[in-house]
Amino acid sequence: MSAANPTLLDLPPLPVDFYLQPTLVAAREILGCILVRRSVEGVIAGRIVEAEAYLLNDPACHASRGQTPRNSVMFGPPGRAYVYFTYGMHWCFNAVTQPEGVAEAVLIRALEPLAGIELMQRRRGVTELRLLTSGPARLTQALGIDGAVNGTRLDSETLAILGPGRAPARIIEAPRVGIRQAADLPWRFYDADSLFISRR
DNA sequence: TGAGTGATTGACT
DNA sequence: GTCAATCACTCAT
Repeated sequence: MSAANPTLLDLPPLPVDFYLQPTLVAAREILGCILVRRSVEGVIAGRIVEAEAYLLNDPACHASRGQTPRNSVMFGPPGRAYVYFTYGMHWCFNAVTQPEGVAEAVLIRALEPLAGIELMQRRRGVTELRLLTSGPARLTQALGIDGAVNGTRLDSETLAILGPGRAPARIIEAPRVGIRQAADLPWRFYDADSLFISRR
């Protein structure tokens, strides 16, 4: 992998229609798309290689017990960033799906670094590429994503998901990681050929 | 395998 | 209003 691939960064943001597909479809099809983060420090981009779906009536979904101040972004319009803080030290990044009032989302769990690698290394304090973005909290730290981004449109200048990307040749469906409720549902999707997924 | 960390929430006065 | 359990994780051991 060399420097940033300009053709990939020239892709348009995903249209709102993308986020109106069934969430399980969106979680699968978001693989291969490009997450771009622009800040005063520079541009960072990565190819999405791992995602999980969180659905309505899904006990593991933050919104399953109704709307609260924390999860209210999930109840809003599709194509927004839902960013939440967990375990006292980690931020996680989701893309909101479904029309306003239907609280579903896709958790982005891992990226393959494409651009801004030096900036990511500085933020993460590690140099090994595989450790930069192979985990939901790692990638938010590398991209400088925190609560300030919560609710941002995913076609904005500072934060966007571009596509359609090059779909992975092989996609694996597996149970989601790190949850207790509904832990058996195979709603995690990842690129079988990527070295950058968080867990195999 | 478990320690670290703090916002969030539901169950209580 | 207070309190304690919970939590979609990471890192060092």
